[in-house]
Amino acid sequence: MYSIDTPPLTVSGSVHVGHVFSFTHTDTVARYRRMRGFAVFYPMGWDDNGLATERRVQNFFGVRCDPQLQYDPSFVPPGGSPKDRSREVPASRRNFVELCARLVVEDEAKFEEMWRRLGLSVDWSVKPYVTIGATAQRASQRAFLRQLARGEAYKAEAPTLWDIDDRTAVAQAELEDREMPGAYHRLAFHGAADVIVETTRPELLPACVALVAHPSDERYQALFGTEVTTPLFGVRVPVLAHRLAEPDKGSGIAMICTFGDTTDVTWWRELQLPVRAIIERDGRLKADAPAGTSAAGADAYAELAGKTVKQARARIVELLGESGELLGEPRPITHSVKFYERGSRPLEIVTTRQWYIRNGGRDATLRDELLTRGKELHWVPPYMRQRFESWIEGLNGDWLVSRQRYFGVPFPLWYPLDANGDPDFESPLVPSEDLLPIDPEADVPAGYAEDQRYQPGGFTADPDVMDTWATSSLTPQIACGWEDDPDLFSRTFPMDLRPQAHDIIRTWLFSTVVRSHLEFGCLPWKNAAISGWVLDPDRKKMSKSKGNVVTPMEWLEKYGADAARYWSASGRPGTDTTFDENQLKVGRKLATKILNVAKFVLTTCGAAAEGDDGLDDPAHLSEELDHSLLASLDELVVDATESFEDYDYARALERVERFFWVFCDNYVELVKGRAYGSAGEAGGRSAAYALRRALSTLLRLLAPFMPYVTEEAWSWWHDGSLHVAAWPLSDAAAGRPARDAITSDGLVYEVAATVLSEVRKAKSTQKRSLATPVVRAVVSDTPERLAALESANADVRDAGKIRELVTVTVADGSAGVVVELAEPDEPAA
RNA sequence: GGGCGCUUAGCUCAGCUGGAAGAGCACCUCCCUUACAAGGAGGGGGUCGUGGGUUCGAGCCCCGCAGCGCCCACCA
Repeated sequence: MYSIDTPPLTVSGSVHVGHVFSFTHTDTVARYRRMRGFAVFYPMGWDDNGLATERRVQNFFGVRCDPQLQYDPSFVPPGGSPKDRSREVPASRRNFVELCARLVVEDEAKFEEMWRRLGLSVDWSVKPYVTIGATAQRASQRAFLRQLARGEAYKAEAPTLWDIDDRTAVAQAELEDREMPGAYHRLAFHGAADVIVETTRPELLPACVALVAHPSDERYQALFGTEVTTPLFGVRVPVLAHRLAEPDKGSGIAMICTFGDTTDVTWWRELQLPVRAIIERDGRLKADAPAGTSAAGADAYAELAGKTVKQARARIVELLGESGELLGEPRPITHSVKFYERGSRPLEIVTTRQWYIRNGGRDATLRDELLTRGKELHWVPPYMRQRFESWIEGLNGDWLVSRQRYFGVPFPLWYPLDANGDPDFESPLVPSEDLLPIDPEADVPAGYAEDQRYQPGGFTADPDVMDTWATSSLTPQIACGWEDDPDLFSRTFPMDLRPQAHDIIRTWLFSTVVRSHLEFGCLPWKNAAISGWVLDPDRKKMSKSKGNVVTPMEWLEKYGADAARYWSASGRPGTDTTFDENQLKVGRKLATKILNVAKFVLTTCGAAAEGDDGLDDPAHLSEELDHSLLASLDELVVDATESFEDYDYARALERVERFFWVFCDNYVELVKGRAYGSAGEAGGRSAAYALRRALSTLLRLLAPFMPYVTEEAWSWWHDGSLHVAAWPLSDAAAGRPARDAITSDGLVYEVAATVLSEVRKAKSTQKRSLATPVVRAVVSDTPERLAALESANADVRDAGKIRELVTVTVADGSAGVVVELAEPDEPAA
């Protein structure tokens, strides 16, 4: 069994050329393993839950989810995306989820069509799993409940990175820094003397709870332990010392707000400061001024209440200007700001109650265990492990898995409501595993009745859904039938291969390792093959937003799937590859060549159309050139096999392709005449068998890359599929007898091809047809090479149309071929 | 700030444990030769980013530097 943890693609409308690229890499490995005799477990999945789908549904149907609404069975979405998002039609949660489910079915059908066309050797009779499906939900909920029971999952109220557009918490792994324009504003705080603070976020001034400077900063030594008053709002805040304050940044003293950034959170926690939050979950400032604001300050705050961050910033700058507490003009800078990776406005930090899963972010022991797992994993290419390690080493908290969204796996929990109707978050009501999956909004906890929902003394559902990675991190469990199919699970888990791109090492790869480590105490797979990205010719990552995406289907239609696969497989593991239409043309050329040479071998030298009988029997080979070709082919088999064992499909392809072209150009030309019978029956048989054996081997070596043309050619002389035929064995592995000295390597083949090449060169240089006869060719070379040439003398003369072949022994290094062509008017005969 | 990768022909890239610079594309020339004109045969073109070092010998090994890309951290 060889099992592959296929990436479940995010269903978001169209397949990207990058997907074709990386999925082809995996498919070449799958096909190789299958030919090696493995039962290849190669499931397909779709990642359809989560925010990506919700957004697509919003845009596609022109709706937005309003969980307050009642379900409307006759709801009809308007369709299309209104320019103004506020014109989106509200839909109940259930209606919204139904639309999501409807759209993903359509999208998944398109994806499957694409993968079939590309020739992915997935067993489509096994229904692809979907991350919103019952199996995935059951696995997600089971894994979560077990972690809850073991204390690895916990709920906490804490400052959280928050996306104000999607109105959900986001995890560290989903953050992205973006360079944004900003400005330093110099504010005057009032004490014995004014204290000048520089800030890029003046609108957070009403949320200021302290000033902080470095303990060793002499400028502020005297102020430590004293209080100052904030401008405009008249709030008294302490001046404190902390090592994280940097003397050379701004004026060296910072205002701590609840919360402007993650450093504020650290200061707030370590210095035990009060909360004075002003940002609501929709990104607007609260209606009321925070505690401690002076009467005059309350009037100023009223000017800001309800405004967005951007609006509030503009207004407070005006107010500070009027009060004289803004010193000088704001000084423009560029700085990096944290965004949700799919977001369009900067993240805020708000205090919310969320579920977390331990991932080593707050636990050195677990962190070390995960680093050890990373060392146990075989990485392809090896240096990708660095990304895994630097991610773990940079974790600053546990994994926030709850999302305030709708189209996802719900947390399978309820909370009892006390007499006042307030939930008791400390004593969640937990279902038994055999009831999973459950929807706490629809299902009722044991011991309660539906009419107790939301009632004092009754219960309420956990309103959140899991982050999509909380499900994706369980793809081995979901695909291998964890707890659902113990037999399959025991044979497929841990899996053999995780193929994926390098941009999701910190999310998918890491989180999958976390879940497997915590649940099973082992790695989820033995190997991780990391593919690169596809870059456009400007060396930028291809992406929709840049408008440079080529639809893969167009290329498949224009050049064929084999050509697209050829280009894909030329990208080495982990390496970003530039999209190059030329490579598709080259791939198509190779495909055509395969068909043509197969036609020649199988039909033109007709004798050989009865299958593989005797192909491994050297008794059929009477010519040393033919032995030599097969010796050379044997080296290729060894090389290609080793490359595949090392997951270096690109190297395997390169070697096989190179051999194939030389084979067509030289070997086929050399033996063509003999194959037609010019040297009698024995010589013809020898050529025919060597050609068939070489073709059989080459088709099998090329099968993982170009499944269509190789299968077509194979079908001309076999009944079964090439793709379940055996991968070629090397002579050593097959126990074939060693060849004698002169034919133990490719020397005869190499020397004969070299002489033929020199003859062609002479004809080409003299602008003569290749059919031109050679009156005399004089080959100067070492005795060893001349002996090799002599053994192929007839074939070389035949292929080069050489009347007289003369050899001259010379010292190593002064070899050469002198070619004397027939006169142009001399008849070819 | 820490780390990783890359830098070889005009372009895209191979060069495995060090042994006289390669492929394809593009360009130019020639060729309908009985597998292939949606083809074939040839040709020109590179001081292997840079400065040192090790070695009989370095594209490859060691040290430094530069450029490009990426990962992580920082975010007053």
